[in-house]
Amino acid sequence: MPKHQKQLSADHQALVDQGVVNAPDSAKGRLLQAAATLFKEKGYERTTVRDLGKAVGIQSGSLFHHYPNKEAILRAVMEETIILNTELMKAALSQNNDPAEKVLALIRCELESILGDTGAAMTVLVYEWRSLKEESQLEILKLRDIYENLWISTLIEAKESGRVVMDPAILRRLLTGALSWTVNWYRQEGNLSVEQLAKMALTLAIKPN
Amino acid sequence: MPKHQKQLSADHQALVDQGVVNAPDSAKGRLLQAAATLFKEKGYERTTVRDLGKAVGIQSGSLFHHYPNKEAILRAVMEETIILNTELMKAALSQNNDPAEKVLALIRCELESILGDTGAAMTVLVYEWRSLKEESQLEILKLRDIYENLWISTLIEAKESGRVVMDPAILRRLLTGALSWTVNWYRQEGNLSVEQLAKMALTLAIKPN
Amino acid sequence: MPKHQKQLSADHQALVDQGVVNAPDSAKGRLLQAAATLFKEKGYERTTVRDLGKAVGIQSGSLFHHYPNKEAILRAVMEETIILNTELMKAALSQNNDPAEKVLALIRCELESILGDTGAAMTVLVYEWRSLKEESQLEILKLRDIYENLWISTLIEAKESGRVVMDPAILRRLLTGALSWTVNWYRQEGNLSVEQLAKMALTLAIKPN
Amino acid sequence: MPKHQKQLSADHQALVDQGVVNAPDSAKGRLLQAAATLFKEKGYERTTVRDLGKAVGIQSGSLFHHYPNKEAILRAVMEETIILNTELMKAALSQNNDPAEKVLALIRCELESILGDTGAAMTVLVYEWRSLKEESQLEILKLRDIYENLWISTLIEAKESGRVVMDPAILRRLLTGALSWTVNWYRQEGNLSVEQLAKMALTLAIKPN
DNA sequence: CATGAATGAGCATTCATTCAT
DNA sequence: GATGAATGAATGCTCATTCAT
Repeated sequence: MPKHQKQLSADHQALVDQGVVNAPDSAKGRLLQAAATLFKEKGYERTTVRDLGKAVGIQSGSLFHHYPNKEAILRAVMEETIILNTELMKAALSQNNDPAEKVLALIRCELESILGDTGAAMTVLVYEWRSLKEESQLEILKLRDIYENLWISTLIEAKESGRVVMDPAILRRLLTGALSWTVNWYRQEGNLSVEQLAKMALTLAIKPN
Repeated sequence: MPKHQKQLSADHQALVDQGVVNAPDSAKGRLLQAAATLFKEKGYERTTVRDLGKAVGIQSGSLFHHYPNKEAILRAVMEETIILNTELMKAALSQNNDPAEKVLALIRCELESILGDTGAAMTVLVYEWRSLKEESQLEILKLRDIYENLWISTLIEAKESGRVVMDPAILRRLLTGALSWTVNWYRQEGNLSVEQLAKMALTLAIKPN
Repeated sequence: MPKHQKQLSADHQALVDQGVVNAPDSAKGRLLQAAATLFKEKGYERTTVRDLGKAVGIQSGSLFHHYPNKEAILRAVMEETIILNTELMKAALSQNNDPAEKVLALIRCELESILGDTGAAMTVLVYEWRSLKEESQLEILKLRDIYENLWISTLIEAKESGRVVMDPAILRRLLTGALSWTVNWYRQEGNLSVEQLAKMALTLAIKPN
Repeated sequence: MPKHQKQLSADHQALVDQGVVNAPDSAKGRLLQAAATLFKEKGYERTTVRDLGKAVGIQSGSLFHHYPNKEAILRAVMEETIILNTELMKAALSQNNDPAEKVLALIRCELESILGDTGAAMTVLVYEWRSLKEESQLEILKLRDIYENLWISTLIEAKESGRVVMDPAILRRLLTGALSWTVNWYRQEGNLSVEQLAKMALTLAIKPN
């Protein structure tokens, strides 16, 4: 049943090739994608392992050959997304030099991850945090720190260049909220492109030159 | 068992007296407060009716004398909060005339509701939306529309006065995210007051004069 | 609230006056009537004490001032009906001398009790027997024996007179079933009167002269 | 644990082979048999799913792998019985030609089903009707109509042959009551055989030749 | 690897009964 | 007598997880 599969970005494809993340069309990849979608739509607690099984065409008992328990699936959804997006952000930063351009690149990356293919997983990352057991939270927090450090160091750089006024830590937090909330209202089909939205978000943070 | 009870604001007390919302020290009021706290901390699904009963000192079966089912408790938590905060915002708007001051008043109100006593309920409103059945969602949406209209009309006024540049609808959404996200990081005990935070948030929206 | 109250038969009224059964318009009488109706319609188990209270306009807790528990209400419904119908049958027998006429009188009495005002209670007597605790069953069985003895002795008399062929005990049982089942199909409004039905039932038992 | 299993009749076995009804020694068949017995003895409402589980040696939760809810078990009990007895009646009719013999065959069939192995289920069919939700009742009524049509058409035939006097519809109803009531008094161990009882019941309906 | 029946702890909800007012 | 909030045991049902096949 060869569905039309959207082409992966070159950066994403490279990460698949290196084994950093699962290929979206592999068995595990499809499970994680389905899980992200269901967890976003119904919530982790209300999604049963039978739902998950049905979504990928196997019996619920067979899921446990791939992951030891339901929570591990949630954790894998989150891990893969952070890792993928961290790498995509690194690649984007390396292609820009101007501090304001770098901030815009990060905003664009984050919006694309929230509003694009990994959007469901990004939402799960925010909304299902409490469903992780503490041990898993700590593990994910490590990955999140790496991700956030890219942001903070970029904003510090922008502040030093005079383009940012607010305290970088607080600015990042206000931006995090503003961007992650877009999942609740932004619709791709409207007449506001992600690029336009990114530029509008940039004006929250950066003084016009 | 007379606990130390924080004094209600005059506006809040008036609403209690009018029967618009339950008194926080009434049986129903204490249940809703406990429910908001538990729903925030553990999530609606993971909070059992036994948890709720224990939190207010009654058996789980007795809860059903006050609310017909668990979902009705969630719904009441949400309804009360929106109604209360809508009224508090109305009162705050009526005390300010300058468009920028009005926007600041709304930001302050929203931050106080998110970071203060009704913070748990506000968080529940965002995070447990999916746990409401559709019928309840529609009911709450009506209340939310009234609340959001206060925001939108105030931002339109500010734009007309030249202090706001961005489209009001988009600005409101970016602000909604930025403000609601504060619950995840702002700590009262730190050295950033809510008033300071409100002013910083204002700079996202409003051009310096 | 003086509802139009159907006139009691003279025999029934006499029993009320003697205190043998509750007056149908007394507090207890109305409760038993409502209970019979609800127990018939929904079954004893599915009828809650709240249903009973609502039907007579009091709170459920107040029922327990009249009867010590729910089962006692069921038992009272049954007792009253058997006692009443036993007395009505005695009166009817005393007004007939011919053996066949006597059998017809009993059939008529039983049909009237099943299809008339006490029909709900008669149905309950059959369908809710298992809901009585054993002690109550034994008590009711005593009353039932008196009732059945009227039947058996009348049928024996009819057999001795040659009008009945079958063993009286078996005949009574077959008739019991045939008559009690009428509650499931006979409708007063149709074009078959109870009297006609009684005569048809008689032909099951009695040879034409 | 090979219990002594009564041999199925050839007709019954054929229906099992065709998949029309569950084999009495299959998992589902044993559950339905146990359910029928418990529902008859204690009533549907008073029978808990834990009772059902215990009766077939599984946990109550496991019942829900076979039937989606308790009511579906009740419904299956009823459906299987009607279907089985309809087929057995068809077979019996096809082996008799004389109208009176055909009526006797139906009476015999019905008595055997009431007093034999499916007796519990037949009782449940009568006594627990109200416990079915309306949708299920309609479904069962369709099956019941087929069953009753066999009776009515046979009685019409008998009336046309002059052996029956009463209106067939009314006669069927009186007979239904008389026969179904036998469950409350007939005991196999007594000195009245089912065949003798069937012949006595026939005399209610049919004039001696 | 996959199945699917079974587990068993846990859940929301019901309801007869009690009792302070 | 009547109220109605509270009790607490019991109920039908769910579901992640196990495991023999």
